[in-house]
Amino acid sequence: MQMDERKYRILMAIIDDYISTAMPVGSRTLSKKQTIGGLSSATIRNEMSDLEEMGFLEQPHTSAGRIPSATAYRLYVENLLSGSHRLPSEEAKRLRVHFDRRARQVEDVILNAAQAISDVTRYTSVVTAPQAQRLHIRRVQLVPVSESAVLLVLVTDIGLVKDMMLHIDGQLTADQLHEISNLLSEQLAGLTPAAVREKLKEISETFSVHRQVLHGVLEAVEQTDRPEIMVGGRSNILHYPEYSDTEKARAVLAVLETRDKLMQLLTATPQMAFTIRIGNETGMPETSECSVISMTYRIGDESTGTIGVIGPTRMQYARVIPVLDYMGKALGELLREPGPQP
Amino acid sequence: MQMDERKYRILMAIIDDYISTAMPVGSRTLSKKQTIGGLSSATIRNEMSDLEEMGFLEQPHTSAGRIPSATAYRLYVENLLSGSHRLPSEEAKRLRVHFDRRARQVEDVILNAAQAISDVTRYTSVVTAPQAQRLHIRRVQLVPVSESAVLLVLVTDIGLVKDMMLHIDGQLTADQLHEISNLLSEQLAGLTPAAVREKLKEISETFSVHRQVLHGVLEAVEQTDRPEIMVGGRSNILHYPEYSDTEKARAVLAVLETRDKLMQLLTATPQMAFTIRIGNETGMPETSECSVISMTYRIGDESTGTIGVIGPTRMQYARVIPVLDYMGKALGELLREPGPQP
DNA sequence: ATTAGCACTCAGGCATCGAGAGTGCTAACA
DNA sequence: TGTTAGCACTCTCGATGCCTGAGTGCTAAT
Repeated sequence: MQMDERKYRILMAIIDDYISTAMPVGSRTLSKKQTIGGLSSATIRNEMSDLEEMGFLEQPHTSAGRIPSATAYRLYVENLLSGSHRLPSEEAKRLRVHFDRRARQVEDVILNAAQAISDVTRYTSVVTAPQAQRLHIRRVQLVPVSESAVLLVLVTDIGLVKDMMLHIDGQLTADQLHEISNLLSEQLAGLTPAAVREKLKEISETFSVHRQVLHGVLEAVEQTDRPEIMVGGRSNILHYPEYSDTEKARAVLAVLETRDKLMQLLTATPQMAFTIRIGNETGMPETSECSVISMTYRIGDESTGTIGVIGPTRMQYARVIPVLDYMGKALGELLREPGPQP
Repeated sequence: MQMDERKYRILMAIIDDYISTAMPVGSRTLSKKQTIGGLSSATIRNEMSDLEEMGFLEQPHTSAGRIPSATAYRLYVENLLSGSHRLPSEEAKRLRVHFDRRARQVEDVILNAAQAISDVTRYTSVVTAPQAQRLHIRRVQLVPVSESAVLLVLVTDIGLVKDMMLHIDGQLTADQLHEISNLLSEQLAGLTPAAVREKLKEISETFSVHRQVLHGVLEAVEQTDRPEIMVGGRSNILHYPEYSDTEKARAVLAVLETRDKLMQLLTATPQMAFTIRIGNETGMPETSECSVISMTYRIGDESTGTIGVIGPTRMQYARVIPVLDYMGKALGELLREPGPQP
């Protein structure tokens, strides 16, 4: 059997219909649509039957309409991806409303982005904070807090901030801490995590810096590998009839609460614009009836983060992709300059 | 009609039964329990009928059993609160497992706490970061980041850290920033938010500090009023049959996504150990079938946060209260000393 | 005051039935 | 040879009715 132009058109029409109604699509319904162009229901039935044999359609039971298979969605999105991802300016406006110009912390920006995406798409969205591909420390600062406590602040090139409270033996004055800060900043500027480890060893031999401080720096550096993740619109998942079974919904929500699983869902192939996982491709039983669209956003050449949307397999791929595309670019720009724009 | 000892015992037995089964309780079921002590079902029926008249019981329909009314729960919890809140040591152990000794940021501690509570209780839990009753700034630090960007770090007495990226006109060296940091820290130490505002005005006249920095400090101070909120176990809500209607579940989950509503639910009367809101007492239509137990935890005398649990009205109050009690104390201690314990 | 007994009510499970939507197949048609 | 009309068949879904079990309220007896 061969896929011809007409079969393809019919398949796409079925997918479109099913995405918006969540109801099996019948031949008569389809024949009435003008997109197909005056084919009788009988003809369509024949074509559908072929498409089913080819693995693109499924029948929940005899005498129901057909629903698209995962393979069909695959074909569908493959086609979408080859097109343009222009976001209608109206939607763009709606997205922009969510940006808080005054956001002064990366986390705020990330959270806003997640909420914006989920508000506009009505799906659940996930956004990770940017992660440097190669770490560049811009500044290490020790802040005096109390007799025995010191706050360690680490700022990276992309403006990512990690702070960590440290306990140290013996009191240090603000000025001493400042000096150490300058020393560490100078020594560690622009190093990779592995290099930092080496350098710290070296420093501990050459200079007298508190052991706890060096430990702290190392830990903070390592934490840069675990970027913050924000989830928006968790409740959206419950909008869709495929999750009217609470147990299914619970399982999906539970995934969203587990950092590791969430990361697993999100991992995007960085060289590709979009990674789309449909149904079982998500690799987790809990999400076998979900699709995940994720994409890598870039800040300069040095660091990347991920944004994604999770929803039922019959997701409105065509709407979500431009939203992510737009948002990814917006995030890249917004985060390029650390801090708020004037 | 008067509430006598027997009526009360029967009412409590009904509540206990309903809490664990979520099914209307009938007279025969009840008469078989030994807690009631060999009363015939007929007698119990009479008593139940009285209790219904008094407003403590409700009948979903004739010939169903009775379910407790909000008033009944009120009575029930009032009684609970007067007792002791000892947590069985076994549960305490389960809670403790969740504490990460290495947590070095207030937010981590808070998040762990929320997850611990929801894991142990199987309800959704909410924990706010501590909020100073009177703000005490311990240190203001400006960290050089780039030519035009400076990171402002604010540390309060209780080790709460706020950081904020600022853009400033004109470059400042690390040393200059350090000096300004010292100046600001000295001037602002131990002031209330109102006083900070005054003082900043004064400083801007006396010393030459960048306008943007002063603005930033003010904003950071004001943000201390909006403590971080962490939610744990959102998916737990879907365990309970009262939310097998997805729309109801969605509404509750949506509340958990709205900071303001969440705050409204949580506001606890600080002088009381526990605040319990049952059904409509939550003051929101979305949560009219929920109960919220919240409690204020204290860190020293100066600052307080809130921990709470949200679940169906037939919540296992007797189990949740000791958990919160324990957790509140644990948090108070854990957060007393800024930073990790040695 | 308590209880046994009885009539009554109602939700929920189960089978039945008809309507509606949809299919597959065949035969006629262009 | 591809398309279509027609028809028999299948299956779901909602409505209907029946039955059972759980539960109640009331009354009369203890």
